[in-house]
Amino acid sequence: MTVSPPRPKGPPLNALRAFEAAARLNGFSNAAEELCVTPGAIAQHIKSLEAWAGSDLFVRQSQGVRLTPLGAGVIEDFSNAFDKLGEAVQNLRLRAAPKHIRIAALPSVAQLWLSPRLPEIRREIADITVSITAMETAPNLLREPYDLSIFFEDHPLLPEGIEICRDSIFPVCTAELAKELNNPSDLINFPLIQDTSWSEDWKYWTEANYPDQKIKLEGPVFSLYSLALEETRNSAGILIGHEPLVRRLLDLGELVAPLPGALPLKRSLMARIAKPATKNQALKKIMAVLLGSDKPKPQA
Amino acid sequence: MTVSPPRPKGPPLNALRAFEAAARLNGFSNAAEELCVTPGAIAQHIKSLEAWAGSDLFVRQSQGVRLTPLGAGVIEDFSNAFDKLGEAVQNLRLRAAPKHIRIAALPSVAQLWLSPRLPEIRREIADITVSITAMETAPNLLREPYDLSIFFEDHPLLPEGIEICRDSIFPVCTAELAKELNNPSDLINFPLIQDTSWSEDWKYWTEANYPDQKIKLEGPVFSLYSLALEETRNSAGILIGHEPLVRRLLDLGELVAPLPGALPLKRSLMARIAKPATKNQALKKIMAVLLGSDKPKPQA
DNA sequence: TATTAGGCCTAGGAAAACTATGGCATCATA
DNA sequence: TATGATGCCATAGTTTTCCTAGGCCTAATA
Repeated sequence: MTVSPPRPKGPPLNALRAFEAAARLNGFSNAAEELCVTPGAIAQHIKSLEAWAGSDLFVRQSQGVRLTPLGAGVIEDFSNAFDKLGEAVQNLRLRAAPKHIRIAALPSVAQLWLSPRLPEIRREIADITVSITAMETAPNLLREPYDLSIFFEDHPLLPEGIEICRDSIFPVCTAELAKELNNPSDLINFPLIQDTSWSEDWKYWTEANYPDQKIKLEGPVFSLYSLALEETRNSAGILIGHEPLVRRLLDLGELVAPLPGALPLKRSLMARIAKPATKNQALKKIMAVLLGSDKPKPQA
Repeated sequence: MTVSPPRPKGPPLNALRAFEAAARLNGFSNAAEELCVTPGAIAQHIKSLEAWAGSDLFVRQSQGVRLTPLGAGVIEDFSNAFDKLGEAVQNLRLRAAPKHIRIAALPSVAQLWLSPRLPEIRREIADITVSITAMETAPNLLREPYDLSIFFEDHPLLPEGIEICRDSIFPVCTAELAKELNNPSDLINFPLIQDTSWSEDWKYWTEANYPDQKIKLEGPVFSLYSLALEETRNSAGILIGHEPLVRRLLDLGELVAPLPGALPLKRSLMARIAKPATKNQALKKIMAVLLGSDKPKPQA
């Protein structure tokens, strides 16, 4: 029954954002990563918010946290509110610089698929700036400042996003090596190059095409697909190639596909457009170029 | 056409809030007041946001600011987003402490109308805490941490909020002074007490009831109605009384209304409930007490 | 029994936010 | 034409907030 003089303040906005991220991503560490801070910072924000509210939002367990009923009861509102806010920010950014389009893509996609298409974009669309940011995981387009994301995505039950092209895998190497590679059993004689993030590729491909064939699934491993590709061009071995990423070198004749049997994966190169960007003229043109440019030449 | 390494960050949340407030309230100074900071702080926030976006949001004029087309184009999104966020915070606060109800009211209302009703609330509703914050202007219940606001509001075209009772004005004084006050012309012999924020009251009342009567519209002025009322009880003069605020002293017999002619104003004491609080049990009971307590004894 | 993953705490330092002050331009008033 | 009031800007200095670092704890895993 107090009659307090100063207008009481709400909680700090940053604490709310930390709470929302921690709840959505299921842990302080994940939230910390998204917000580019240390987990300790998240813990402090959330503690201050809990102090403000007067009760706990998370149950701390030895490994990970769990929302309390109170936390679970309010998180949806916060997520929606921050989505709206993120959308408003996206809208502001895009309206302020409608000729500046920001694209987020997997490093390999940025370098091997997107980069070769930039000259055409520049040619087609005058007076435009395109920024490309390479990252391992797709950004949340409701929150992060990108207009377009291009990533490989496993096929969901219900299609969403814009499919650019289906992913499929098959071995590739230089013409030089291909001469000594006449049937699958010859693979045993070469280093089999692979990418860390797609370490099952060789297994999938051999199982699908030559289930009886035993193949040593060892060889150089690269964390950057473009490095793996470069090594392959240096005849360092046979790479398990992803069609959208190797097509250009095949077309140029710098690499060949020595063995038949391309394996289509339940995964595609997908584009997603931030909602406020859907009406942007520059982006529409970019999409037209990117989608038009993709006339797959089936391999195998 | 850059390929930048670190994930670019969005703008600081506090800058967004400053922008939203400045746009909504039409000026940096007003925003500063709402956010309890100096205008300079707002100016800096907005400048940083403009720097982030790369273009101006406000046109600075010698007296006041005006939104640029860009600013005008995005402000609605921001306002909606912050409304949502405010609602989420309200919801959190209320769920965290469902037995703690916060009421905002005009100082005079808090002291003269609300305060006498608190004992009944305490009696009716066990286990509850009521905080009352007195303020001159009604809080934005979507943003500020109150569950209920009680203020005088002029009648709008379309009714909104919950009407507690109509405001009407008429002179009041002690029985002692009333003896010497038998007709309106006697008013000239007494100091006419008034409140700063309702400085037209005496004029309205005399014009409505005794248009031919000339009255000296001068006398002690108080910025707190409860002070004016206290002085009236000390027989310092005649107060132009607001029915909801003086009724109790009339009922107690400590003051009387010496002259006929209560003037109903196009204004009522109105309650407003924050949206997340509408479902709160404690608040429902409080509203029942407050509305039930008001059985006006018409004066004349 | 190590190891790891995830979170907590505290101290100290970095960054952000805010205040204070002086200045300028416009408008209304005297 | 002074004069004051309003409203914003710029800068410097201060306060507050935020963040990191590093040590500690617990439970699950190998």
